[in-house]
Parts: sequence; structure tokens; C-alpha cells
Amino acid sequence: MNFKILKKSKISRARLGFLETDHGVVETPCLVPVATQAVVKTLDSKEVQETKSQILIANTFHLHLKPGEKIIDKAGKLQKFMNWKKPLMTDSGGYQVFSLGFGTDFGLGSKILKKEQERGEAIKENAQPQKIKINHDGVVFRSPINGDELFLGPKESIKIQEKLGADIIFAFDECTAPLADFSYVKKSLEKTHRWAKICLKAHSTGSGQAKKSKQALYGIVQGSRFKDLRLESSKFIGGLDFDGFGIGGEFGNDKKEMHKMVGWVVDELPEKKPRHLLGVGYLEDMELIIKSGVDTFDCTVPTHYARRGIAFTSEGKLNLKQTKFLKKREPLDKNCICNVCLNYKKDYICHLLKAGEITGMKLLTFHNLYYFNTFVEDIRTKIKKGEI
RNA sequence: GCGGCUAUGGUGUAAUGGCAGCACAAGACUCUGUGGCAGUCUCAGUACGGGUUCGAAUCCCGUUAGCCGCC
Repeated sequence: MNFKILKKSKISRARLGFLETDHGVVETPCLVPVATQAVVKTLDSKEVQETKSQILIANTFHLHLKPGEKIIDKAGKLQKFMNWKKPLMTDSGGYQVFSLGFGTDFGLGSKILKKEQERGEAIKENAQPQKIKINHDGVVFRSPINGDELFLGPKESIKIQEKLGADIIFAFDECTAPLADFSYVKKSLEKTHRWAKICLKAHSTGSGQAKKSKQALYGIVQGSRFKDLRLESSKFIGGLDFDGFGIGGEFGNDKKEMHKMVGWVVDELPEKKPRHLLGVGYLEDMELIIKSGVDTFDCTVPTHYARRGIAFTSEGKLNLKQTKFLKKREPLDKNCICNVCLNYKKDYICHLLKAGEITGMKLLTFHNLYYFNTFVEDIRTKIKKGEI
């Protein structure tokens, strides 16, 4: 992988770039749609391309469980397996440490703590989640499929990701919960940092290759909402020989804080290497995080919301399950030229969703991805013009 | 025509004389390194008319409607 910065904004940390991989070039800043199980749910790979998606992110933990990395390796790696010819990332499974751990215990999201949720019942230094065990070397999970115990640590994650074969892979980290207090996050950070070094070593010496692997490896910065921990983490991870950097974990109480916190991290990372913000990307977040200096970011929102009936349009979010749309003989967005907006109307999509027809989710998924990708495209144009 | 049974939100069902509850549907909201999941809130009912009782969805009488059986 090779990262080239074409232009740096004079009025923000935003930059334009090219991320060159063996499977083609990604123009940055760029949204990375989520393909957890080697598929963008409801779409096939050709359709995903038609949404202007440049790169996808699949998930190590989920693919390890089903179908297993051996199957994918034998099929000729992920790209061949899923017939996706463009660049790919895999997430390390570190997020599942959170989502299957404290995330499940407390019913939390990982990025921003909602006002209603008190920090009172904080997760303290030596706390363990109920269903998984986080120890010195890694994490003992229970398979959500059959309850089997399974262990994932830095070495295991890297080995699996090498077999999966994505262009960009991530270090195995602990994504801490928003309810974690300072003492917990500090201790967790030591683990994430130790694991980062193990990942680097495992990747450079693994599989008998004398030279360095063609797969780019990104380290992940943690530290939650605590400034000193974020700075410590970005200095430490940024000082290691990674090809790029992920920024994970929690970002305070609202979007302004998130912007500020991402800025702390970006200022400490090496300027020439790409930065990926993990799991963030509502439309209203995009300009902010790009101005904070983020090059790529993945987010489930366009696809996840689509399956719940939400379309993103120039007039805002629309809930297409609402009965009133049965009477609207018009496209989702009159300014949109995606295949869905050119060929289908709200009344039909509303009917499909109410009837529980999967094509309703598919049409919204297609439109939302096209809309999000176009939105980022416009931001790239703004950077080019010097507007942001 | 006669006899029996039944009648509770839009739909399907609880509540054996003591606060009419649940599910689905409808409507509003939440969801950020993916559970097509889940959660919060709202709307909405004792077929009709009498009677007994401190008190009736519940007991009694009548009306209406539906289902079953019989000439």
C-alpha cells in the first residue's frame, strides 16, 4: 500500500489523497461501507460498485466463525471469494471485545454516551464483562453461534486476517466502553499497546516471508474521552512502524467533543500516513471528521438504517415505513440520479417495506450508499476548491 | 321456525362480582469498527337496552349479530 497526499487544506486539517493498493486506488477522504460477513447486506458486489463505493471493510471475528478463514483462503482470499475486485479492509475483532462484552451488558453504543445514560454506574479498573473474559493475552469469547469457547488475541487476529487477505488489516485492540472510567481505560490502554507490538511482530515475521507483507497493517489509538490517555496512545501507536492508524473507542458526550478529541489524536500521528476513524459517519459527522484530518472512516449507518426503512435524502431522513408514503408517486430524492431514484418511487418502496419484502431494504441500501458516497465526493471537491 | 353456544381496542386474545391486561397492527422516537435485532413512548376496547349489587366484562332479562344442531 502506498499513500499519497495530493493537497492539504490551509484552513483545516483536511487533506486530499490517494490510497494505492494492489486492487486499485482509493480517493480520500472516503467512506468505507461495512461488509461484516463479506457482503454488504442485500447487495451483490457489482451493485456495491454502482453505489460509487471504493473500498469495503469486513470483519475478522465474524468470518472466523463463519465460514472460517481456511475456506476463504482456499477460495483465493476475500476478494475472489466475494468477487469484489477493489480494495478491502478487515477489522480485527477488537470491536467485538466491546460489543459482545460491556456493550451487551449495558446496552450501549460505543461512540457517544447519550445524555440519559449516567456515568454513575461506571466500569472500574478490574471489572470484567459478563459473557467474555479479557485477559493479559487476549479475549475469551463465547461463539454466538453454538456457545463454544474461542480465544482471540493479537497473534490469532493477525493470522486470521492474513488468511483472509484484505489489503489493509487492523491491529487487535480493546475498544473500551463509554462507561469505562479513567482507571479502567488506563489499564486497557496498556493492553492495547502491548497487543499492538505483538501484532506488528506477528505480521512482519509470519508465514515464512522474508520481506514485509503486502498487506498494510494499521495500529489503533484508544484512550476514550481522556485527553492525556488519547495523547499518550497516539504518541505510542504513532511511533510504531504501522502503515496507517485507526482511531477507535469513545468520543465524549456530543459531536463537538468528538471533533475536538479526534483533533487531539490526529495532531500526534505521523502526517504522511493515512488515518482511519473507526465506526463514525453520520452525514452530519462527515465534514467535521474530515476537517479533523481523517482520511477514511467506516460506518454502518447507511446500510443499517436502510434495513430499518430509513432513507437519507437532501430533505433529511425519511422513514419509508410511514403509511403516508404509499401516496407519494415520486423518487426518494428528486436531486439523486442513482438507479433507485431513476427507476422507483416512494409508494412502491413503502409497500415493499410494509409487506416485509427484502427488495425494499435492498433499494434503500443502494440509495443510501450512493447518497453517502456522493456526499463525501462533494466534500472532496470542496477541499479541492479550498472551501474547507 | 325451534334449541344451544358466543359477543372485550383495527385484528387475535386475558381478566371465575373488586384498578380491563397482553400480542400484533397504526403513529412518534432511539440506533455510529452491523443481530433484517432490540428498546422507549402514544393511539385504541367490555355489541345494544334494561335489571340485581356498595361494586358488573363477569350474574339475570330483552334486542341485535354470528356460529352449530334439529324439522
